[in-house]
Amino acid sequence: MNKETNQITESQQKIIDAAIAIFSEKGYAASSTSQIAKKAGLAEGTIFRYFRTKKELLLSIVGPYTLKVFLPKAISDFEKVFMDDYDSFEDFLRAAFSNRIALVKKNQAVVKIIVQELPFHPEIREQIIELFGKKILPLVETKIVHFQQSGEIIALPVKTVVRLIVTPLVGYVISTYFLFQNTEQNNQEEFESTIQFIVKGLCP
Amino acid sequence: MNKETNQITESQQKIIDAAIAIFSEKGYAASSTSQIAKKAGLAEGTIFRYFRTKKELLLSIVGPYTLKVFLPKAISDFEKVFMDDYDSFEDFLRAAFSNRIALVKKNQAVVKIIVQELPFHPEIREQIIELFGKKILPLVETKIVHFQQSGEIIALPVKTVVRLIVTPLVGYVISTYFLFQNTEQNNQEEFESTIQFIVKGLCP
DNA sequence: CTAATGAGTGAGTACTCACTCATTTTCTGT
DNA sequence: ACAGAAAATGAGTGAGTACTCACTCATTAG
Repeated sequence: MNKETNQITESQQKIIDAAIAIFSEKGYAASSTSQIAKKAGLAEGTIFRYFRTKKELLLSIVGPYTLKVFLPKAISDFEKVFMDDYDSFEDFLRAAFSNRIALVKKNQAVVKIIVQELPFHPEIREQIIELFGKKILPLVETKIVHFQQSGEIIALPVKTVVRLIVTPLVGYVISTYFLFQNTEQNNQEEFESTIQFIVKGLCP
Repeated sequence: MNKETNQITESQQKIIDAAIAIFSEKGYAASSTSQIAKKAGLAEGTIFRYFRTKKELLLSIVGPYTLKVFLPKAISDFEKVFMDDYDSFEDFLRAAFSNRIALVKKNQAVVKIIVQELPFHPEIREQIIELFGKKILPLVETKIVHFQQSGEIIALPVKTVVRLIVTPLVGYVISTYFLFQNTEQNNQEEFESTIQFIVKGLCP
């Protein structure tokens, strides 16, 4: 049918979708390949035609798949935000995170898998560290130093500043999208409060 | 030997210690009872003399054991902190969290298990929600309202304020005790920065 | 119309799992 | 020293695991 079969097939996609659903619900170790096959509407053997092991299936979800397809799209948006010169730290913060949060929301299940399996799989940890350390942090670092020099934010170590920025936002995402489901308007207010909190907290 | 055998026996303690080590390292689902028995230096059957199922063993670690022995000791300290009238929000915050963090540090493995298994076991989730909702939140709530009325912190919804206080501190704990091992002095500085950040962030 | 292909199958394999229970070892009171 | 109780044992069990492979059969190519 389609000649460009070096890309993903329909069955592969079915397997990945089923695996995402089951891994995120039960966790990798408690999920069985028979359950995944059943959910995908395929035979168990078909899984192993495309993924040599169960672990390879996991890594194809949180590895290449996520970090080279889902995230680069995010990073390119991200870089745009970093190119623009925002007049205030507050505007920059809002711009940088509002669409990033939408992205997490859209990929809740995959994000949940990554967070859940992070402690048990060094490969995943390395990939995340690689990504953040080499792609995200340098970008963020220059921006933070810039705002520190302009006197808008406090002169703490960059890592500390990053932590203080990221943790309240992660807390916001967890509480709004994973713990409770609030109204969209309420979420917007919470997001605003969080941004204000960070800006004030980082005042010199 | 000891007559008060309605309490915990030596073998039970060995099993629990071994289970804590293995659950926290590999996760509950990926841990086997044979590994736990081996680590405890006991036969596999002995586990099932004291714990009817593997799950009961898990719940005895994160359930009754933690929430009725380890935490109440923490709560009684906590209540003392809440009785005293601190002159400033900042002093209160420092007093309330500095020893709480020491507690987490001392029970790293158990805390890790709780966090890891939270998404998969409704029983654990309920117990945590019960504990926070009925024991911790009410205490914190009155304190926060007090500081809001004295005009020291911003008049946001109490839940929001709690989230903004807790998330940077959780981030501090994760980054210092679970991700990187820094020097003790460095940790102290990071803790101070975090406290300052919260206090400034919650200014009206 | 026939031959070749390869995605898809599902019973089968070796193995691990949580859990049981008949047996042995250790402890205790007299 | 000894009987009876309690604790500990570890081989055994059936269910379930990840993974394999000989085979089917619709689709395509010659």
